[in-house]
Amino acid sequence: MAMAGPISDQPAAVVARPLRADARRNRERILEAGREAFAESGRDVQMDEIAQLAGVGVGTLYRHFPTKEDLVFAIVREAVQTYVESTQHALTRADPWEAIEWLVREKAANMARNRGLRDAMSVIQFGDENPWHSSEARSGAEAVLARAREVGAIRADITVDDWQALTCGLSAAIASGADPGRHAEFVLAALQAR
Amino acid sequence: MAMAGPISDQPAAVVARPLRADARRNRERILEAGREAFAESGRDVQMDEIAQLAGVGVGTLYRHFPTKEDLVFAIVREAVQTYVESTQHALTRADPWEAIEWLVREKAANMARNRGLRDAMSVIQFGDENPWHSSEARSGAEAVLARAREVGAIRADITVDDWQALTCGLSAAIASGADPGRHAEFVLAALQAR
Amino acid sequence: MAMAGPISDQPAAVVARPLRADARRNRERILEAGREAFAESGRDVQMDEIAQLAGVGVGTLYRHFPTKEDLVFAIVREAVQTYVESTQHALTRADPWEAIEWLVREKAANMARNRGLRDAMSVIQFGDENPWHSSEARSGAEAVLARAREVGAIRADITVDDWQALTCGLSAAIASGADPGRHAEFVLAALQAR
Amino acid sequence: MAMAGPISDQPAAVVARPLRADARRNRERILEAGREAFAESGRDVQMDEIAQLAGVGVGTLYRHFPTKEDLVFAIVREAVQTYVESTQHALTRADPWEAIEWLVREKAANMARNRGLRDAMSVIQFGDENPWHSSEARSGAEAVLARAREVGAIRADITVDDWQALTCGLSAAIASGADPGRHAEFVLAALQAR
DNA sequence: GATGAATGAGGCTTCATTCAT
DNA sequence: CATGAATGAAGCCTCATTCAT
Repeated sequence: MAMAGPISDQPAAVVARPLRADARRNRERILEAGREAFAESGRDVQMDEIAQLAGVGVGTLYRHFPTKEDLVFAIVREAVQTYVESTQHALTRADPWEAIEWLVREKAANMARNRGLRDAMSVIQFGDENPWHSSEARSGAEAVLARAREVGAIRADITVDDWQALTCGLSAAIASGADPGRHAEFVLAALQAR
Repeated sequence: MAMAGPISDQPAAVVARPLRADARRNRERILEAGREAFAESGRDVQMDEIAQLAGVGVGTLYRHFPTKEDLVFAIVREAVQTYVESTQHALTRADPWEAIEWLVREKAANMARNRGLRDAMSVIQFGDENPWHSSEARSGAEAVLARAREVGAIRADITVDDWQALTCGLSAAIASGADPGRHAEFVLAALQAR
Repeated sequence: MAMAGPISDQPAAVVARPLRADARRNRERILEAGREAFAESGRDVQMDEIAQLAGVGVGTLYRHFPTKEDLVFAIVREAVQTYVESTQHALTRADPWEAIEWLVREKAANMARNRGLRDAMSVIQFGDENPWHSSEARSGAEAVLARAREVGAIRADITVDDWQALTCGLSAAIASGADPGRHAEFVLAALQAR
Repeated sequence: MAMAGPISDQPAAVVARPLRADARRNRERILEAGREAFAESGRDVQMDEIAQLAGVGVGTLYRHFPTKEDLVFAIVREAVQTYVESTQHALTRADPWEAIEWLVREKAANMARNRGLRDAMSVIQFGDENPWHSSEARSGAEAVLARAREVGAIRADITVDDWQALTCGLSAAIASGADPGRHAEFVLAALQAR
């Protein structure tokens, strides 16, 4: 999930001074390790295990993420971020339906790359902060859907909530072993106008 | 999830003498409490909490289910059982497509009644025993699909694995708040021949 | 450890009405089961296990022995009783040294028959009630020792405490697998005047 | 039971990096506390109690000894180690009988210092690993016995098993309150050629 | 800053004992 | 009276988090 963009995954409000090079690298390694750890060992990974996988001590892990929740949030936020960017990228497509196709497939591919994300998420309690429901994520999706709706490419009644639900199902299916490409087709079939 | 059918959830092989009336009732109350508890409090419910909800001591809980896993297994098995029965019931429908419609909606309704089931499942480690993948469950589904395939009601290439994946997505979506009926429609749309 | 004598193992003070025939038999079976259970399963036997071995419900077990300690006490008391009787029997021997020989061997044989007794004893906390140190047991031993001391058959300085210690060691060695007869010889060698 | 010798109680094969100074000290304190705790409170000591006695949290205790059994094993192993070393030391004595005398008294003294060891041992299940029966312990004893046998200092028929049995009895007697020195004499009397 | 040892609240489970059937 | 289901205090152990080195 190496992110190309300049977008920081620190909440913008906290204008943290840029981390020292090695600290930054540690942060990356921990996030990477976290992703792997959840994929490997499921929801029961311990912080120690993640630290070991990252090749750092627990102390270091905690310096970067004061709480297990914080770590998972960061992992999720990165995934969401990728998704939001994908959404924006989708809007650059000329054909509204193709935009949707691309986005669904992209999302499926991402979940496949990110096996363990669902497990990770099952560890934390989202209050109202679930980043998948952030306005940014929703408005992006809404834009994509709106365009497609206008040209009659998708069923007229599809809402953002529908989209989220389908996307959630997509993730679950893939996480439990389904073929990403194939399940993406199912989602598209469900969206498509008849 | 009390089911009318005569099917016992005791493996037939173990001809355990029928439980004393009160013991049987306790067993039911514990299962019921387990379901509720997972729905209410999520994957972190404690055995003590479940026991309290059931109005019995922990000891009693453990007499009936020697392990937390055993309890969850029993809860899942009940749900699977219900599902298998639904599958069989679906086969009594004359119209193959209606059978599928009914089955998907039934499954959705069940998941809605069973909110928390996914959370509960996330507590246990299935080896190769995941009851949703039991041959019974699969063969039932296969029968329903086969009929529908023959008459061209569903896409010709739909496999049982596809069915399981869609079903898994359905559960996840509903568990995370989606509208059962609506998401059932999506699944049907994905299955239906164009 | 079937006891021949008329001696009741109920404390004399409690003039319990003689138990009904079946109750008496149950009591015996429980004691027997207790002995076996400790021999088989060691100090961790559970009351349920003993009850099962005795072929009665736990409730019945508790009717006879209100406490696990009570059961173990009864088991120990029986063994002590046998021992006290042996002591008295030893006094009927004409030769004081032969009396000692016989008594040590008898004790060894009894411990061999009673494997598990030490384990059982390790379950309870003797206050000042350790029946092996009862005045009855001690005075019997003292009598046997005194006679032998007088004729110079044993070392002049052997006390009852020495005797108890040797006897304790004998039990431990046998319980841990030593040959009863052989270890009896060692004890005799230690006692014998040079 | 801190022994001067250079012999580590870590299996030599595992070249664990030497523990940090404080960790090492904690390990010692825990072992010490374990010994005391078993002596004080008998077989029912709780891990929490031992931890408290050692002045550490339970977590620390469990970091050093992942299981109650592990702790007891370590305690026993130390005692065995001491005993093995004593055996070797005994071999340096010129007089074979004096070697035996010294060894028996040493063992008695050690058991006296180690009251509670038997209780501790009664907590664990030895498979075939009972360290008192380790080949190291046996061969050491055999060497000491052989020398004494040759010069006719001990009975010709004394085997290592006899030695172990006598030693076991010695421990039991002392643990149950017998005078160490005195009981040592009994053992010696049993061994000595007449 | 990094490390990993220490901490201890909290979870699962056992088992002596009680009590409804 | 016998039975065995129910009870719940108490024990062992885990793991997120802190803190001395």
